[in-house]
Formats: sequence, C-alpha cells, structure tokens
Amino acid sequence: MDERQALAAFGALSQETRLRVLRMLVVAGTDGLAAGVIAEKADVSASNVSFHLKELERAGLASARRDARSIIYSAEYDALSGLIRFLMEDCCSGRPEICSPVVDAASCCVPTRDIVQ
Amino acid sequence: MDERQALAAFGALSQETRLRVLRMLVVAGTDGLAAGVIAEKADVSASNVSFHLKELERAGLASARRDARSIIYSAEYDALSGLIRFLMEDCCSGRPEICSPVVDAASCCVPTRDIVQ
DNA sequence: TCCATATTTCGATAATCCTTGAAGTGTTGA
DNA sequence: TCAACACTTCAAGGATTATCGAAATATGGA
Repeated sequence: MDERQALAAFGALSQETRLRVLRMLVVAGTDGLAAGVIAEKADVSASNVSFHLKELERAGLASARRDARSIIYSAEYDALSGLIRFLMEDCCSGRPEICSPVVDAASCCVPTRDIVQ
Repeated sequence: MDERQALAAFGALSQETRLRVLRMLVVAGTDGLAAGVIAEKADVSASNVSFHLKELERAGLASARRDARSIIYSAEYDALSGLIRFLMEDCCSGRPEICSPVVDAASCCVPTRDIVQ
C-alpha cells in the first residue's frame, strides 16, 4: 500500500455511512451483502448507498459482483490489512516501543505463540 | 477509540499534507517539531500548515506546546495505536484468520516472544 | 414481450474542505 | 518600548464531496 492508496482509503473511511457499511461488509465475510440489504441496514436511500459503495470500491476497500438482479459487495480484506500495516509503519518507524499495545490487541486474533518467524 | 474519534482521525489522515506532517511527527518522536520547521519540510505556507496542524490536533492525532517563540507539535501515539486497534477490531470481528498478516507486520516492532500475558 | 425488481447514473443543490494573503497575537532581544 | 520573529486567525474564493429525486440500465419471471 502506497501513500496514494492510503489517502484514498482514509478518505473512504472518514464518512459515517461508509465506515458503517464497511464494518457490515467485514462482518458479512466473503459472502458479502447485496446493495439493497446494505441500504436497508444503513438506513439510507438506494442512490445514496450506491454512491458510497462506489467510493469504497474506488478506494479498493470493497469489491462488487453481480448475482442475478442483485449486486453483491464484499470487503477487501487485503486492502484493510494493508492499510493497518501502513499505519503501523508510521507508528513504528524509529519508535518500536510504541507498537506494543497494538501487538497486544492483535493477539486477540492470532495467539502470539503460533506466529513463527 | 469510538466511532466518532475514528471518523475524525480518518478525515485528518485523508489529506496529503496532513498525512505527511503526521509521519514527520511520528519520526520526530516526543521532541516534536516546530510549526515553522514542519511548514518548511512540507513545503507549504505558514498559515496553511497551521490550518492542517489544527486539524490533526482536533482529531486527537497531534498535540501542541509553546516553546519560546515556537509552537512545538508532536504525534499522539496513543491515538495512533488506538486507531490501529479500531481498524483491527473491524478487520478481525468474526474473521480471526484475516489479521495474521497484520500480526506478522507487527512482529517487526516487538519480538513476539517478548509479549507476555 | 412486458412488467417488476435491483441498482446505477445524472443533474442540481447544499455542505464541507482547502488555499491564500492580510491582519492579529504572543515572545524575545535591542 | 519597539521591532523582528513565529505562528495563528480571519475572510473570501475555489474545489471537492454529499444528498436528493428522477431517469436510465440490467435481470428475471409471467
């Protein structure tokens, strides 16, 4: 992830509806969610959710595929973890001790003793 | 870090000058940098850098203190790591396997075997 | 084929954000 | 106290972003 992509991603996440939608998509997993379902869950109009989904897509944080009449959106996990790594590079550069709380938080996901190398 | 703070932080980081300035501050460490130095490094006008520094401050990502004629800005590491944790919660919620690349990246900072508890 | 469904695109408007230069505030040293 | 310095604030303008409703596109079923 370069600066350009990071800027786009931060921009995408800086809007309330979009942040909520992305979180929905993350929870929904690889199955994704139809645009209509997202609109309903987020309580916004069809055209508005479409606008925001496009923004998330443009930023690389979501992707779309058609399924019959619906268009299914899903989170781009690689982009999300790339963004986290981008932030961590900032955070850690020159100051390794800063990141330990983050690493602690990460340990909720993957037991630290299982990380090899 | 709640949604409100995260939105503000993402907004702050979604602008090129601000992202660069924050990275400078992170590298500069707790000593921080004077506004004038930042302006020069970032190649923007005094009033413009002041505007962006205020935004970073408002988002909780930087703080200011006066030192003689200068105003010294420094990165708020807690906010930064809070933001990373916020993103990780999103990323991991329901999908623990996603975070492993992030944890790998984190291991560059703190040797995983040193994390106790 | 025709209609209903699901979503996107468009055009207009409102809102927010960024930039600039000029004026203002606080600090130091002569 | 006055001038220079370091920075901030202000007001105005331009640029980008968000929202809305209406019209357009694509799909599936009767």
